[in-house]
Amino acid sequence: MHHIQKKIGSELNPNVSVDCVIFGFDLEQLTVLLIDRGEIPSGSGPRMALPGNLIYDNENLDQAANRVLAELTGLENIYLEQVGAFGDPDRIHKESDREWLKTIRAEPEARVITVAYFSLVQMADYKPQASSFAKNADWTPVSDVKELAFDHFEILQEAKEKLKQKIKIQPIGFNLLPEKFTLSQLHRLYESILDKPLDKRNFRRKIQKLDILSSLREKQKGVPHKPSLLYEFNEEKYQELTQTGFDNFGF
Amino acid sequence: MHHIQKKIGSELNPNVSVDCVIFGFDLEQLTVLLIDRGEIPSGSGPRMALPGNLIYDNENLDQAANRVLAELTGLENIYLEQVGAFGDPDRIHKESDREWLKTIRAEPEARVITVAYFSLVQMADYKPQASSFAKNADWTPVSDVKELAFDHFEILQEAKEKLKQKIKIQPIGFNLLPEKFTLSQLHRLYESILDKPLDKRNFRRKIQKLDILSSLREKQKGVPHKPSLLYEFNEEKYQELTQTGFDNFGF
DNA sequence: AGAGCTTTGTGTCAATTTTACACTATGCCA
DNA sequence: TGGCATAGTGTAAAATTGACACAAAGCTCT
Repeated sequence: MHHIQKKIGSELNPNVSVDCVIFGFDLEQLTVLLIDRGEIPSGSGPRMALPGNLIYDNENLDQAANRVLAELTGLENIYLEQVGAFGDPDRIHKESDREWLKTIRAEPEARVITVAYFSLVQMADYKPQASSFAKNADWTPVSDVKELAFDHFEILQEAKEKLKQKIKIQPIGFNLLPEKFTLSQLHRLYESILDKPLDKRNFRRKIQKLDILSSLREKQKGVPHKPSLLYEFNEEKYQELTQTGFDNFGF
Repeated sequence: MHHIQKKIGSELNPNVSVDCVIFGFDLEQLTVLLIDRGEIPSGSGPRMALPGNLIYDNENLDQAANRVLAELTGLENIYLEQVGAFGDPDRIHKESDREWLKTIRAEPEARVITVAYFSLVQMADYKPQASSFAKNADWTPVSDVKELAFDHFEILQEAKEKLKQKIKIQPIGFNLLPEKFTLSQLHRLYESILDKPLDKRNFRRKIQKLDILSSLREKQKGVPHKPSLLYEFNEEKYQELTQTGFDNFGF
């Protein structure tokens, strides 16, 4: 797999962690990468959690988030954005969470504040597998998530909200799609992020008017219906667009 | 003045602080409350900084921000919103900042991450005066700020950006104005936050169509020109508006 | 080979919103 | 009373939005 650089001469900061909300899109709905902490010894509690870890004293927050992301998925240079800091003193009120921390932290009782990030990845780039800090990791449809460890459910809600706001302003959704995609896939992506239906013709009209897509002379293959044309996101045209003071997609 | 409750049995967390970007509006332009750290002994460096302090282990981040705000201004129940977490390991690279920390912190060399908040206050509610952690505090026009201690200038920029985004979506600007205000004042407020001119007639039409202002049967007094009608923000009507799924002011 | 299934892809019209723009009214002041 | 400064007001053209339905393409099954 990948080689994660050991931080030489650096110490874990017992008071600050980062947690990553890693979004994917399975061409049907928005998904999130959760780790399974395995059987909780005493009593019950959510098994699933967001990937996260303490930061090192010599890395900045963005670096820490990238590191956690890379440690879990092996992916680098991924779209990452800060959601915010979370840190109720009673964050760790579930007995199951306390138990778990004892198994992975040197100072399990420390007051920790966590800085949450959300990232957008192309699901095809990462097939979940067990890793150092998860018995298992899996893509779960966001709408199926009902509870998570610590305050991770709240973090997920805020990350969704931030993504919603952001996608209205910048075309970051392309980070969730494969290089080549169809307008219908883009359409479903926007619907699942904004959590509301969008008229097909109006959506296509609007997205095409932006003129940030390159139409490829290529069609879908092997689908049991009329094949769709494939498109690519055109970074250069998007840059031109933003240079002219554009800041709103208006969905 | 005001009585700040002592946190009994709580400890300062040497690794986490909050900093507050306290915005005001002098009816001309957006201002920010900065503290003057006084003469820097060795060498030169920015004297001004955002108010902030370490958090206590038994308070959450919002509480810490409210506390810092109250300690500085005596104001409570103020509009506060998190900007995000900042924490480069080399945040404290200026010699002047290092010197200053030695005078106020038990562990001046600790790696600190700070959680930034912005708040909106009515300038009339607070007349700056010296306080425990500032030789002096003063309202400064935001556009005049050129440098600040630590990474505070960067924090200010992000706070401005966040305010800009937020005011497009929610009518939080009223927090910066006195109870009774004129449409021209509101107009100038929006212009100074969005940092661009807005057509007077179009602005008035749009804001009035929202129907969240109550016109008072009262005029400005003592102005050397045609006096303006005064208005109040109407909280109830705004609540009705948001209930109907409204989420965009479209400026 | 043909019928049926599934999804793609397309245009128009009405309603609404946005933009650009200039003059009169009111009250203070000298 | 004249001058100054800001308040307050309407309209027309252009752009955008929202609602809406049907033919085309390729696959599958028989």
